Amino acid sequence: MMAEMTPEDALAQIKRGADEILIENELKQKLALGRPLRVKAGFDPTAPDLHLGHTVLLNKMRQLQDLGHHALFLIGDFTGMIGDPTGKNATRPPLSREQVLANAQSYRDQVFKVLDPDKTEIVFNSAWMDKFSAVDLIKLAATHTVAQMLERDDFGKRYRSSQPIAIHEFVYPLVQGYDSVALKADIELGGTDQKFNLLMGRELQRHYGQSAQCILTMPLLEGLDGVNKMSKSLGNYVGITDTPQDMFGKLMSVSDELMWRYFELLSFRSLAEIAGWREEVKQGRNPRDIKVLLAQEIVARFHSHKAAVDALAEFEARFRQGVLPDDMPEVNVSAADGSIAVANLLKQAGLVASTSEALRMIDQGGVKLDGEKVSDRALQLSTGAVVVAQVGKRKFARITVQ
RNA sequence: GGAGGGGUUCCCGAGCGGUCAAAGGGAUCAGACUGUAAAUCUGACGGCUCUGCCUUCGAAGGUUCGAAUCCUUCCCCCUCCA
Repeated sequence: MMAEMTPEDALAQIKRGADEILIENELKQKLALGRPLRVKAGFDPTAPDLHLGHTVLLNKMRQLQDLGHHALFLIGDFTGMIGDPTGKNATRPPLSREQVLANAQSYRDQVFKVLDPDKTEIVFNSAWMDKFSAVDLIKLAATHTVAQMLERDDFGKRYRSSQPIAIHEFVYPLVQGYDSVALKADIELGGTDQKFNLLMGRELQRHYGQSAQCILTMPLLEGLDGVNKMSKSLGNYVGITDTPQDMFGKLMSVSDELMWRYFELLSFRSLAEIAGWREEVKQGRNPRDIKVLLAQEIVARFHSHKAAVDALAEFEARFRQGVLPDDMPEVNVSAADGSIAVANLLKQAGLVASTSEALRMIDQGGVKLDGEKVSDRALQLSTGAVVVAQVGKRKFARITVQ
């Protein structure tokens, strides 16, 4: 489909969102070769639970596929045994063969929401590393010096501040680099934090008589807070398996400023189109309307077009008109002797974490029963009552008192 | 192996015998407003049978009318020297 595209045009597209391309001229030459380039990206063998941050890289891979190139999705099952030193905590229990395969399947399920399965080859670095002999490994290690390793920021810092660096940690970048040799990669993608390892691939390829891969680093996506990197542990993420409603809502909660960043890195819309909206907003158009487009695009990608339409409709009904959601959890709550206090009701229904919290919410005017704001902390409900309870704007339940 | 510093509520971080459920900031949540679960402002932010009671300041003991604050032992982390 992109057959007519010149290397210059392709390069321009590839540059979108990229943090750095090394070396641009070399990449242009490779693009001019007229054959599908081998695009490598490495992933942990641990159980994947992907969020939008991970998809930034996958999007770039997809884009390269659309430009006619071949994706090598490398699962680092051998390197996984070493433990990625980037994460500081060196030791990690080795995964069993079955686990690795199960995780690989899970990757497939998630990753093909973005990547084109027909142009993706999933490879494991154990395929060649298991055959590596001690001699091979020492030869590989001999290609670099300790001083060169210490150039890596992370190692350098630890060395200077007298933090431990286990010797095997030096092996990690070497093996990752060697993977590029084994795969004859033309391009390797990675996060900006991977630059050193990516460069290692270039050097090793040259060492082994291959032409050096180009490297393309993608920025780490900011999380919903707009400050920290998107990560599961910080809770500022949008998981690609989140429900359409959640996904939509979370994206709508992104600040107007951050929205543009998300457009650049997550949307497949053209830069020109996005720039146009930016201009419109500057002219006074409501940024909310543009944010909706982003949220819908993402929901449609990971769920369906219909889910995206529904999510918007529900969002508007709920937050603009205050309509109750269609599907809310049905909960039964048991009253000890004929009646139960609201606070306990809400706690049992799981709408609040504690009765103290429930009472606080009541004091703050955040609790409604059947649409009526509750102001009496001591309110009792008797057995048989059925109420729709709401705490804040987002928590609902239809509760039956038994 | 030796010397020193430290572990506080979700996180960071004050407090160093009573007025401490513990300053301040962040995160979070609620309310107002709105254009949205943006921004801004206000408030809340251990638990409970809630004008009171109970449990928390690495763990266990002890001193005291009273301890996060003092003592003892233990566990863990860090820095410097070797």
